[in-house]
This record gives sequence, C-alpha cells and structure tokens, in this order.
Amino acid sequence: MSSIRIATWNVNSIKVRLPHLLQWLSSQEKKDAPIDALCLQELKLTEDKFPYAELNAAGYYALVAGQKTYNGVALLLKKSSLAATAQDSETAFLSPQKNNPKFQDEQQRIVAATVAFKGRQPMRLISAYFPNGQAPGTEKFEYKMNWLAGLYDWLSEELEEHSRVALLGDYNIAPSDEDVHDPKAWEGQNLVSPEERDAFSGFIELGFHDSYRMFEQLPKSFSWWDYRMMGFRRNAGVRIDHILLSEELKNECIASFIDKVPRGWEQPSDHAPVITTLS
DNA sequence: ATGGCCCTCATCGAGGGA
Repeated sequence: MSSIRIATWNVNSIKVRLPHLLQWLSSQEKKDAPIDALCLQELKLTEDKFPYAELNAAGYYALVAGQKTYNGVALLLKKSSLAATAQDSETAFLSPQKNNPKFQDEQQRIVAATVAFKGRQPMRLISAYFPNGQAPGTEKFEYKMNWLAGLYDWLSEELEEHSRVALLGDYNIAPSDEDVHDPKAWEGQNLVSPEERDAFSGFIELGFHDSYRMFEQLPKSFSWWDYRMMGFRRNAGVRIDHILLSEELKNECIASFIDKVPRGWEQPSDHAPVITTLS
C-alpha cells in the first residue's frame, strides 16, 4: 500500500493564490508525491466564491468554511486516493464540522471531517486557522487565549471519540526558540509568549505529537517569513504552521518537511506548505 | 532608523496579518 501525504498551507487569499495552489499540487503529482489531503487557511472569501470547479478539475473535493475578507478554512481531498465508499463530495467528508462546537465564534477558523483513504482506517482531519493575537495584553490576544482554551476542550473530546486525529494548520505559535530566527528579539512577543507556548504544550499533553520534530531537521527551518525587510531572502522567519498527530497516526508517520519552493515564486503567500507522510 | 509588504474593501486610506 502506498503512503499518503497530508499537508497544510496558509495561502493568504485563495483568490490571488489559486494559480500557485494548482501549480503546487500538480508539481507534487509530477514528482510522484501527490498531496492526498490539504488544509488551507486564510481563504478570505465566502463559500459561494470558493473555486470548487477549478479544484474539482484538478482532482480534489473541498469542504469549506468561509467568510468575507478575513479568515476562512478548507479541507481538500484527492478524489483518486479515497476509498470506494467515498466517491462523491458528500461521502468524502464524514461527520463534517465547521468551527468549534464548544466555542461560539463568528470567525470561520476550523473545518473538520472524517476521511476514508483507500485501504486505511478512517482518520479525523482538522484544518485550523488559529487567531493571530496581535500582542500580549490586547483584546485580540485575550480572544486568542479563549479560542485556544475552547480548542483544547473540543480536542479532548475528539480524542475520546477518534483514535486517529490530525490537527493541521496555521497555529500562530512558534513552540520553541529553535522555531524563531532571532529568539532574543522575539522574547515575550506575540507567537512566542509563555502563555501561547503553554497552550501548545497542552495539545502535546493531550496526546498529540509535532510530526515535524519527529525527524531530524535543518536548523533555522521556518514556515512563515515577513513580506517586509526581505524576510525570506534573509531567512528571518518563524515556524508557526504545524501538523500534530494523535498517537496512532504518529506510529504511521515516516516523514515531515516544509516546502519552501512556493515561497520563492512570484507574488507568493507569506507561508510555505508543510507536508507530513504516513506509511 | 520601531518601519519597511501584501490583501481586502459600499476602496484610494485603513484594518489586519505575524
């Protein structure tokens, strides 16, 4: 049985980035490394404007939670990778969930479904766009911390119901200093504050594993670089996009990496995709 | 040098991102 690849990518407007998205999916396919599931964040449009037709033509089903201008998340599934029982957009996404049932939220930041790939036990895939938080002490930071607490509550329930859970997305948290280009300059700031890192540790204590850190990685590996100050060229970045796996999925995990290639394309998203492979 | 860029909108300046 062939392995599967699950990935996450904050595209910073799917309208602008659709050409990159299609090019990236097709480039992975040509490398004989197709993406079987892709979680997208920051769509910045409502569901009726989502490019279902283009992605369908590229071979993907989509489950979308959108809103105007801000946020918005999707879960894409490669049709040809799905089990025979999941051959239309209804049956591909089982027990679909938009947003956190335990946290009232106007902002569309979570979409989840149970997915049956060919020849495998079903797994629960969650695409999440964590709040940015602006800065510790602000109202937006307080919203972020409340949102994280709500996510913790929901995830502990999800883990009771499902043994195979993957949480993919833009966490807006750099879990440790090795995930930050200049830890001293960032100390105590948004994305790296002790409160945020404690929340990330909470997910680990629930039983999740950071798939990227299961493997040896190059130092200074990041997933986001500021558009300003030539951030990408200087590799002045942070690692804030993550793929966390429950114990059972962790035992199947054989690789994880960040694909920096699309970040170097013309008019890129400021995030790079993260890919994790399951045997 | 405490801001530089990019995306969105009952747009052309401001909010949000990280």
